[in-house]
Amino acid sequence: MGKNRITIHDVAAKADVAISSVSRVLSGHRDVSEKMRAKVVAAVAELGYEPDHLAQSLRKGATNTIGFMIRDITNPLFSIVAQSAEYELRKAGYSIILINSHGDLDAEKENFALFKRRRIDGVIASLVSEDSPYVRNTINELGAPVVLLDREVTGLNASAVICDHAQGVKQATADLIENGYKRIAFVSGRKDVFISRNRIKGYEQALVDAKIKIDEDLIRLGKFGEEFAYEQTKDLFSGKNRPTALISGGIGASTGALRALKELKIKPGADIAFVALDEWPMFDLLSSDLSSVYRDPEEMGRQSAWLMLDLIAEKAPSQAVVPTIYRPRSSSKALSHA
Amino acid sequence: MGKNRITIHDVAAKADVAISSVSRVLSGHRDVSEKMRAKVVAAVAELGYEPDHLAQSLRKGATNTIGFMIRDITNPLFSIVAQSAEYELRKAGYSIILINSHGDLDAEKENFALFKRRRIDGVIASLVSEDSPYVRNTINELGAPVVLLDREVTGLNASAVICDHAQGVKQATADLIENGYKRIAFVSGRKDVFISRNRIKGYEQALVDAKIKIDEDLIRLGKFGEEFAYEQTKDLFSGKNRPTALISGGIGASTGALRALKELKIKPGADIAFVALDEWPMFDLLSSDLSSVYRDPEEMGRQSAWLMLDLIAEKAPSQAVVPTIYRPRSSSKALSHA
DNA sequence: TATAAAACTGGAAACGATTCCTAATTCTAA
DNA sequence: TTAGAATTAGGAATCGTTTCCAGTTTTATA
Repeated sequence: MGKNRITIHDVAAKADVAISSVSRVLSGHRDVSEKMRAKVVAAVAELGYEPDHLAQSLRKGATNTIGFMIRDITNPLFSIVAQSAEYELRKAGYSIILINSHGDLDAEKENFALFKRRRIDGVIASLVSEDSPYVRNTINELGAPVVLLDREVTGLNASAVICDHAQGVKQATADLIENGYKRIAFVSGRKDVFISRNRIKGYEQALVDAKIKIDEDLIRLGKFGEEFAYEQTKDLFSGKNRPTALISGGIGASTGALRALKELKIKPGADIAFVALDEWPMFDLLSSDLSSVYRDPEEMGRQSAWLMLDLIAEKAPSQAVVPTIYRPRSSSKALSHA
Repeated sequence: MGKNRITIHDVAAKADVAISSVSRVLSGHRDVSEKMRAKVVAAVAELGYEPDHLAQSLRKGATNTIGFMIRDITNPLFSIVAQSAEYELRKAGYSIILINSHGDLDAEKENFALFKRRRIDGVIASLVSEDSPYVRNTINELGAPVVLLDREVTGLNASAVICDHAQGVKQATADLIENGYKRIAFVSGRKDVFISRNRIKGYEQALVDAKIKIDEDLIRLGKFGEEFAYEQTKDLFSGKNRPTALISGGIGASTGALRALKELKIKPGADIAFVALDEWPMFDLLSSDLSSVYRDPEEMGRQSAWLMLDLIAEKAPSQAVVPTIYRPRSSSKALSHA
């Protein structure tokens, strides 16, 4: 049922004009007589005609579609970024094709190929890794503009939304130090991406400023996701010479860390100090009032959309910086600390 | 840069054959000689040719694209459903165009129009409302199969993933009654959609079975989202003759309810009994051990994808039922209850 | 060896729009 | 009134594929 799609030919026939004229009326071309416009508009209305986006894309060479690739749409931060970007791009007439990379490099590669075949007009992506040699090639061969989320790929013709993690983490670390903590552990994801390097930078700066020696054993970088942080937290707090404070980077890591602490019966904000990097929905309903370093995911989404639209308009690549805000709450000051 | 897209013509020229032959080799047509296949494959490899999805779609009349429309991708339940559906559909060669309706009927309407223009092969949607007169028309005029999430639209040529809310809610309510509660409040979203009706059904059945009179004042149905539940919870627990237990339906509602309780300094699991319908990430890290009625969002995503693939294969519409599971935890038994 | 069937290939017509080119019409000014 | 410019409208090419059709070659059968 419904095989009878109405095409521009039907409209032309009904209005008794050429299809080129119909196209001209619909695209608002100026060389059209009033009479012609009226005839066509009437026919369009009567038939309920809507132009076929597919045929338009093929002819015009633009699909008005943006590929959006992230590690995990299930991550509340990413889902807000995606929603906000979609909202903004839609206003400009673009739709979004959403793909998960599941943090897998091969999947990421394949996704780029898919985007290319589908002739998307641009890609917004949070890459699995930024160092890998294939990235440059893939992105350059894509033949479409790219906006990266929280990644720095130098010498590439791409824009990026960068968060100033260092600043917020530095503030948080400094506050912990101020409150008397010296053994501050740091658990987060892969060390070869900008976000982790940048966070560690803030952490180390605060320690250096306070003339506290950096203890590499307290820094645990490895993989994104819950699992890794869970294990590392267990390890950190099971041995002797335990940390007195913990900073966890990313929502996955925070989840893993909190779960480990719960199992160890260590209460953040009472037994140790705790700062989460990034917030998530219902953050305020957790067992204790957790301090955080916050960044606005909606802003990230908006910025990524705008950068993309700029690139499509053939402007030069650029970067947008989103600030981070340290939000101290009671967990920055545990009652009993060493 | 990169204007030089490689087409089937280039391959044909390089291999010195007709473009129709190239197409046949690539689509695995059986009437192709080994020699021909070798020539074409070599040329394809040498040029790095990839077929243009757009042109294929136009010609074949199928875009291999599914529209996915939900109220709010930010909702963790929906985001898992989306991810799981995407994963499953992708295996079958389909991509997903993701759109938010923001719970707005007009936006929903416009989204259907967009899907139609883009000639998607099918739509998976969680509708804002199922009663509205436009639904039937829009869906029928779409000219593509539809799978509804948790909605019942009778007499429509659409499949649906239905959750058996009644069963889980009935169990939960019965357990509360067993634990001595009689004044059990129920806060949830719009009453004109299946999910709410079905939940209320379970709630009322349990009360009827226990011969407890249904108090309409304890049932608060109105809007999805945090705000409404927050207000209703405040109202319920501020007046005289307060409820002794609360069931909140949906993640938004649970958030609103928990926030209201926190402000009122009423501790779920201690001062009142509490059951949340649906779980969300970090559910177990909340202040108290909350009971829940759980349903598997990944299963919902998978089922919706399969139903869609069935419809595309021209099978008859059908329904998939996803069970709900009551998971009693300590919040079902508050220490001090009336 | 003749003949029918099967295997293979190339040419051309779609799919549904946009846009360039050209011809016809209208308008302006001499 | 008429040349020339400015509007306006139609025809045809094009975007990059698939697929139908017809023609040619090969293979199988009698």
